[in-house]
Amino acid sequence: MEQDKNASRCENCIVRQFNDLRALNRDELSEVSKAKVSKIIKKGETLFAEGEKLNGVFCIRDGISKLSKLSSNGKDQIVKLAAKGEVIGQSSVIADEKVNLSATALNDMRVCFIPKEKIVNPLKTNPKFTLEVLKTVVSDLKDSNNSIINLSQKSVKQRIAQTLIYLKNNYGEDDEGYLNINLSREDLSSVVGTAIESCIRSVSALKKEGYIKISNKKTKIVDAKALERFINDF
Amino acid sequence: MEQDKNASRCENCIVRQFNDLRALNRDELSEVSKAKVSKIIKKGETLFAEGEKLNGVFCIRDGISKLSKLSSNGKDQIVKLAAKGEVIGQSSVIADEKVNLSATALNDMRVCFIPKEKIVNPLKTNPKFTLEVLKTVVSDLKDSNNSIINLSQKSVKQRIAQTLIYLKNNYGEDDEGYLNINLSREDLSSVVGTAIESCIRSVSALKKEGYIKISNKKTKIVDAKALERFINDF
DNA sequence: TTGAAAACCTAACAAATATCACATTTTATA
DNA sequence: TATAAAATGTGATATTTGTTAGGTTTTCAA
Repeated sequence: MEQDKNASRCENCIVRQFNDLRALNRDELSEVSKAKVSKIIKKGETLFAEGEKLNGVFCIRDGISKLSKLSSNGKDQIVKLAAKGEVIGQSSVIADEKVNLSATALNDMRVCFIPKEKIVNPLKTNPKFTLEVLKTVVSDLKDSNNSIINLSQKSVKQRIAQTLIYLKNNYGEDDEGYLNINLSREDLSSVVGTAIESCIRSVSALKKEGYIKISNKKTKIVDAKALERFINDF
Repeated sequence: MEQDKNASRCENCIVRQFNDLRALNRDELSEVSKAKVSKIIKKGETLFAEGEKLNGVFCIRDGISKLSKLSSNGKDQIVKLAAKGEVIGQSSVIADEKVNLSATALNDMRVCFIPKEKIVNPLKTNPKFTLEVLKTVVSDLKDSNNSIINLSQKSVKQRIAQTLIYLKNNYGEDDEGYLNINLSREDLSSVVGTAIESCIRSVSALKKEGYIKISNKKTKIVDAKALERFINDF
C-alpha cells in the first residue's frame, strides 16, 4: 500500500460529489482534506482485514474492492462490492467495533484514507451529514436483506443471473454492451455463495441458452428482459 | 388491528428506554406522545405488507414480529425478528420508499404507531437522535451480513443451532433455562431458509445428540458451549 | 519466448437438501 | 368433549449443489 503524491484536495474531488462527504460543510471538508492520506492499493492487496480496529474510513477514487469474510473451510463470502465514490469502513467506525469483514482490491485502486475523528465529529454535530450516512446505510441494509432472500429462494443459476444484472445496473457497460466490471469466476462464486465449479456450470448454461455472451474475459448481457424473466421463475 | 385505550404516555414508557427514541429531547418526545396511536395486533395479523407506503413507524411494547418476504413459490424468508423495545419500519420511512418486507405478529402484540413526521423532523435537526438511529441500522446491517455468511457457509443444522443461540442471547431464557421465544417449526425454517421437513429433522437430530431439550413446545439449550463448537465446524 | 502458475472448464460421482406422501400429535373451536 | 384443522414428525425419492479429478487455456514472470 504505497502513498500517492498526486492526490488533489477534497474540495476539488469529483468522487466526493457521489458520496456522503458532499453533506459536510466547508470547514469540515477542509479538515478532512488536510488529514486525508491518498494511497495506491494493488490488485489482491487488502485495505483492511477482519478483526482489525479501523482508525478511519476509505474513500474510493478508483478501482473496486470486495468486502468479504473467509470461513474456516476456506470459502470466502463476498457481502458487498464497492467502487468509485463509495466510502468503506464506515460501519465499524460508527459502531466503534472491530471490522467483521475484510476489504480486498479486485483491481488496482486509488483510495483516500480519512482518520475517524474527521468523520465521527461531524456525525455528532451535523445532522445533514448524519442523515446522509444513515440513508446510505439503510440502502446497504436493503441490499443485504435482498441477498438473504435471494440466497434462500433462488437457484445458483438465478443468483448468477441476478448478479450480472446488478453489475450492469450499478457499474454500467461499455459502448459494445460489455459489463464494466468483470469478476473472475472465483469472485462471482463468492458473491453468489457457491462452489467455483457450480458457478462455471451456470455461466456456461446461461451462455449456451443465449442470455449472455462472453468475449475475451468480458461479459455482455444479450437479453436483459429475458434474463429478468428467468430470475423471477420464468 | 384494534385500538388500545390503555396506552400510557411515551414519557413514562419503559420500552422507550431501550430504543432510539430515548435520544429525543423533551419537546420532540411530547410531540411523539401526542401523535402516537396505540394498537393491539393479534397473532398472525400483519403490521404492514410488502409494497405498502408506510406513513409511520411501529414501536413494539409487547410481543414479537417477523419481518419477511414471500417468494413466488410460497416460501417465506424471515429477515429479522423484532421484539419489545424495537422500532420497525424505520428504513422505509428514512429512505422514503415502499417497504420491501412484510411485518407479521408471531404472537399477540401491543404496538404504538408513530406518524413519520415525528421521526423525520428530529432526524433532520437532532444529530444525537440521528446518530442513535444510525447506530441501530449499522447493527442491523452487521446482523444481515452475518446471515448472508451463515446461509452460504453453514449447514442447515448449524444454522438452526445458531438461531437457537441467537434467540437465547437476544431474548433470554426463563428460570428453568427454556427460551423465552418459541418459534414454530415453520417460522424457524423461514429464519434459516430451509424446508420445514429439513428443519424438523435437524431439530430432532440436535435433540437426539443432547444439545437441546424440548418440553411442551418450549426449547432449552442444554449445552451452549458444545452447540457453539458444533456451529464452528466442531 | 517459454515454462509454470493461475484461471477456466467438464464430467462423474457424492452429499445435502427439497419434495412428496403419508402418520401422529397438538390445538382450537363448534 | 368431539372433531376438524394445524403442527409436528418420518421415510422414500428427486433434485440441486458440492467434490474430486481430471483437462485446456490464459497470464505472467524469468
